[in-house]
Amino acid sequence: MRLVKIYECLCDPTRLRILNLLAGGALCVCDIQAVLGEPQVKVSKHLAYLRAHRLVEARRKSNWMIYGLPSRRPRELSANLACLQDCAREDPVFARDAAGLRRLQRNPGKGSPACCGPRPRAGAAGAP
Amino acid sequence: MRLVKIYECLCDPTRLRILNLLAGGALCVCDIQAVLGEPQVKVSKHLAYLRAHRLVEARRKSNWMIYGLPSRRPRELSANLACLQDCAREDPVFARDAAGLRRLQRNPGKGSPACCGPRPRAGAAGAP
DNA sequence: ATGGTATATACGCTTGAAGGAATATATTCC
DNA sequence: GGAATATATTCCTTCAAGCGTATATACCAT
Repeated sequence: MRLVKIYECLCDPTRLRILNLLAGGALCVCDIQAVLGEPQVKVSKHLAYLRAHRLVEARRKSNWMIYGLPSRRPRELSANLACLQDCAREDPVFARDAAGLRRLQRNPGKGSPACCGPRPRAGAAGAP
Repeated sequence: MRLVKIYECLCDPTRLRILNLLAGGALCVCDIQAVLGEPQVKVSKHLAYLRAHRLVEARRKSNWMIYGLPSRRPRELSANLACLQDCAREDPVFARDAAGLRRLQRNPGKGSPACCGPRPRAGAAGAP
């Protein structure tokens, strides 16, 4: 039952928070770490866990690792991610994370180093 | 995060199978046990777990305990149960369980004793 | 009260997950 | 090559989950 594996991935708060962040677009580890406020090893291990179970994909960008939701997802995963998104809207923790991410992306180099460079994301704001 | 508790309940195959069965209507323990083919103590403990986390409700009917999905469910639970239903359609295990339940309900008294009496369920078949 | 059926709980065991500290690897810049 | 940064991995400890055996509880029938 692949479903069980998905739920095993989802039954940890840190992993849920990570997935919630990634739903908005791929991120480097340092950004995730900065938003979550969790120690590096913890974030890294949860990312490895999610990756091993194919809930996220990773690519390297020079010195940084960029994690994102997989481009092609099996139905079960899509359904559950959508469900998570839906539920996340009501939870203050997720809302706070999303706000933290927005703040971080508006003024980079604050908590995180000037990593990930100019991100190819929607919204052309931000001085080069 | 209540969500995590829900996912913790969902990340066990036996519990998923139980929830999938209960999605079709409330059932007594012996029926669940018969369909799953799992030992009594295992079924009982998983039911207790689900009950403790409010994913199922239980009422006694003379000698039997009838378990069912809660009548009033928070949004998060509804969403996830719907998602589970959706995903379950593709999984052979769930399909086999559903078929086993139908078979059991058509000729009662086979594996299970004549428990639960005439069930007030949709479909007026069955001699009283 | 007694026995039988249905279900729950207690106990002991084993296993795996999560966390932290320390260390290793990869990449860039000099 | 060496330092610095970003990320991953290893080792260890702790804790909870899941399982089975045995036992307890609740209800019914006699």
